[in-house]
Amino acid sequence: MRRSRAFIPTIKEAPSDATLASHKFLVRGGFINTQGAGLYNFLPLGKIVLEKIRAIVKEELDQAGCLEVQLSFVTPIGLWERSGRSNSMGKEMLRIKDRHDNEFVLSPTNEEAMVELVKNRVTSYKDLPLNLYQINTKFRDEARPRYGLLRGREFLMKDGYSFHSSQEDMIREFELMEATYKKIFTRLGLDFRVVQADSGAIGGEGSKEFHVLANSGEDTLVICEACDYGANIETIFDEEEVQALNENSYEELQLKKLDKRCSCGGNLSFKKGIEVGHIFQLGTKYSQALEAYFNDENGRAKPFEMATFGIGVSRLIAAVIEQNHDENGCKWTKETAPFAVNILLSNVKDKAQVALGEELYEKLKALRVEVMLDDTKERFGFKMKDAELIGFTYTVIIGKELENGLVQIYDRKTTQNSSVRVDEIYAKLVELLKS
RNA sequence: CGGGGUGUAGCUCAGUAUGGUUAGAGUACCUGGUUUGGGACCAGGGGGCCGAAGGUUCGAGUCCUUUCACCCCGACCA
Repeated sequence: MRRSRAFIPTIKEAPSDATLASHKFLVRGGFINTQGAGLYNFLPLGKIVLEKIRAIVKEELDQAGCLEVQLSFVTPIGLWERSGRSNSMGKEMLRIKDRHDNEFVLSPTNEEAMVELVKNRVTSYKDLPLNLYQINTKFRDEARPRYGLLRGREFLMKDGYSFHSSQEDMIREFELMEATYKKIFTRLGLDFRVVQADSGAIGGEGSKEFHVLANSGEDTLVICEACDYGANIETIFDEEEVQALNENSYEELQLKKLDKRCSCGGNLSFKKGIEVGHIFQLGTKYSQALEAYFNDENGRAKPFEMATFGIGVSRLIAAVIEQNHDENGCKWTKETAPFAVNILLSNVKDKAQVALGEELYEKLKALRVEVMLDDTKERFGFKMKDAELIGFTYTVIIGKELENGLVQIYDRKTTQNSSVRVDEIYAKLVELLKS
């Protein structure tokens, strides 16, 4: 893509309400813009990143045998009345009426719809297990949306639901999904932890959350420094203690912390996390409530054993930035960067610079490398600041050193410049992109 | 949902206390020129129903009423 033809409205000043790095840089970098409270538009750059994350999620789930579907976003109120959630979810569900005065809900989640879909279509144990998922818009009318993409009202979420003939098989799938989620977050380049979460009536290890470790996270976790044990503090401490921890007044809880040394003997410590995934053993809660049965080997009707799996796709965009940025802007991870290479022409009036830039641009495009050619008339400093803000993995600087047969590669992660001879730049880039 | 606050140019904000020429600055944008390795400089220019509706007044960005939107703290958040 040529920068001169792109729609990337970067701005120097952050919106006044943005407190988090991800919110500031995503708006300043022209990835998203605010449409209303908790509502965001995705501009070309934001859309590219969103689709990259979506693709990775889909690829890994499909590898694990999950099947993608897409349920309607607008759902009749009756669906929610049958499960009782029309009342229990209250104002979080946005209700609308059509021209006939019939009431509808913008889906905040899809357990009911998914059970209805499977009910009476899957009727035999022979057709189980089944794991269906979708990556679709959700709407939750939060009392107080904030933190940019981290807590919006409309957001993109992957929600999956599995159906089984036995609890053992459901637990097998649950473990498979835990492993799959780890693959997904690892591919995205995130530093994350799997922690035990509050599992309510189900008990045991029926609920696990995936948290990206970042100081701006809304949840507090206890994690072991030696093994991979971790838990949301909601599962360990009572309400008052959770409150104290969330207010960062850790001191008086240090004693308790020592008492609760990890079973492996390692030290436990507190960390902040952003919840980006949640897997949950549902059992027969929804299948029973919605009378969704299958016939077992003996021809007896039994409710499906179910589990549910969620990933906050649009929230992940913000999580990547919360964990990977500096004072100048975004540092996308390898798999999330909207463009791998940015070719910066220091002075577009210099014909030699333009010629080399164009040549390199065409060669990289031929290799299907995601490459941006900054062919705008701006000055060097302006273009560098823009490149850092947007967060291209590598920026090739074609400038005054060209006279000496040199160009520079700026590595966004390390912020280091290194000189490369012009006749070696292409090979060098190919090598960098491979690793 | 409780408490507090803000709506004026694309963005960040003055101006409102005490009503009074043609509503301002910075930045962004357009034109011309200079400049070209870290968000340049000079000159000129376009852009506002001062959130909306009603009211008081000779006169309202400023006062009154209503309303909408947005933000902050808290509660809530499978």
